[in-house]
Formats: sequence, structure tokens, C-alpha cells
Amino acid sequence: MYLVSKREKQRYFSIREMSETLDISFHFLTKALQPLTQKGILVSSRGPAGGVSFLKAPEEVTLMEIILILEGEDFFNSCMLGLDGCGLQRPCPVHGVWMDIKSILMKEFSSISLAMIGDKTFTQHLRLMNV
Amino acid sequence: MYLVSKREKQRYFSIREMSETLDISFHFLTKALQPLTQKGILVSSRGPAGGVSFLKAPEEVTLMEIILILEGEDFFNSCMLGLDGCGLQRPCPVHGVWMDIKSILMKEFSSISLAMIGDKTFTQHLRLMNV
DNA sequence: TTTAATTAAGACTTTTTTATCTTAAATAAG
DNA sequence: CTTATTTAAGATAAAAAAGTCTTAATTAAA
Repeated sequence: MYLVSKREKQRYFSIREMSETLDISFHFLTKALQPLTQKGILVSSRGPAGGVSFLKAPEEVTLMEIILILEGEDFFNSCMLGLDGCGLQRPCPVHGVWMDIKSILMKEFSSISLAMIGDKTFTQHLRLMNV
Repeated sequence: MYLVSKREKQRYFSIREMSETLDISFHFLTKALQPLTQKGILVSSRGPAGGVSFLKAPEEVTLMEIILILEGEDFFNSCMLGLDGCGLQRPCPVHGVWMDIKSILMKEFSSISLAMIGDKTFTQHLRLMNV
């Protein structure tokens, strides 16, 4: 969100600067960003004037994608009771409700792009950190 | 869910028996049930023929109540980015979406009673455990 | 070509959560 | 009244998650 709210697709933003602006530990942020780079959402450059930048156009990156990368690809595949093989064949008592809820969540998160969030953050001066 | 699916409101069901049926550690289950007893959803009895039973009628207990008791009363009050004081006055970029999603979740969970789940589990022979 | 700046990767530490164990208290039955 | 059975509560242990640190690799600029 920080990156896209800058609205400069070309340049690299250093993680150090980002961590200081957002008041997040540098090492923590570095680690958090790595899977995004590995999955091709971001591209990184080492050395002076290095940092991270979007590889994939933020218009094409949904919140859903980010959530799946950061939380794990089967984040929306779990049974509410934690049962193995819970599905239409052998459902748990809340399988139906939970499926409905999950599909609403997935639909919603899939409909929001990072570009939309960036624009909103930029134009409405919204905050990404405390204070 | 186990308790209500038994559809015998009067008698106490022992936690030992329940833990064996559901294949959950006895001590773990005991601990999990304690907040429900403390909050007046269940009533317990020690000694021979003791166990737990519903105090509040399961028709009047919603999934929402159970979730709030087990996960904490402010389970649905968090900011998606973890910001303090995120609200209409000083929202984060995803405040609106997140609010919408949370209200759908709360509405859904509030509309489901344990009695409904128990009936469904009983009549459709649904499972509460693996295998 | 050397140096400073920067991310990557993995080891390590700390914190939090989850799970278990022990002891105490209560209760029904003999 | 004593004993066996059962939950309650708190202490302890184990596992998982979160966070930090160190070293390596890369890159641009002097």
C-alpha cells in the first residue's frame, strides 16, 4: 500500500526508508516483502539506489492475491471446525454457511486492486500507520 | 455442537466422554468449555454423573455469542492494518471494505443458533470429527 | 577496481499460543 | 461419613509464530 500510494511505478523505493516512514522494523519489513518479490508482484534491486518496485502493474494486483501470498494459498480452503476432507460429500454442520461467507470474502478481496487502494490513499490522504 | 446435537437438554454430559467421542484431549476440552460455563451458556456439575449441560436454551445462543466468548469480545473490532483508532474520523485505506465484510460476518453468525446446528447435525447425521 | 549501499537468506531469539499436568474443590452414592 | 468421580484453576511445558541479527550477494558510483 505504501509503494502504490507513491504512484511512481518506475523507481525503486528502499525498504529502509519505507520501514522508517511506516515505523516498522526494517528486518521485519524486508522479510514480509520477500514473498511478494518471489511471486513476481514486486521486483527488487540491491546496491545503491536499490529497493523494491512493482513488477506487475498494481492495477492487475488484487488484495486477494496479496492475502494468498502472505497468508498461504489455502487460506480460504479451511473447514471452520478444522475437519479433514470437509466438503459437499462429507460436510461439517457449518460447511454451507462457511462456504458462503468465504465466497463473499474472496469475491470482495478479488474486486479490489492495489491501484484502487493507492489512489484512495493518495487522494484522500489516508494513513498507513499510527498517529 | 456435540452437546446440542444430543438434543437432551436436561442431563449432564461428561467432558471425558465428549473428549473421547470427538477425539480431543480431555484437558484441552475442559479448558475450552470453561469460558462457556463462566459466561452462563453452560452449567457444570462436579462429581459422579456430573458434566456440562446447557444453562441458556440453545435456541437462544447464536454462533456469534460463542465466537465472541472463545475469540474475545473485540474479535470484530480490529483494523485490517492493525492501526489504533481506525474509524470514520481517521480511517485506513481499507476501513470501508473491512467494515462491510465484518458486518456481513456478524449478521450471518448472529442469525445462526446452536439449536439450528444441533438439529441439522442430528437429522442429517453430520460429523463433528475426522473419519 | 574498490567501496558503500542495499536486498537475500538463513540462523537465532523472543513472544505468544496451544496443550498438558497437577492439585483442589465439589458432589453423588454407598 | 467416606470414597470414587468429576469439573475448576492455575502451573508448567511444548509448539508455533513473530521478530531480530548476522553474513552473503549484488550493484551503482567514485
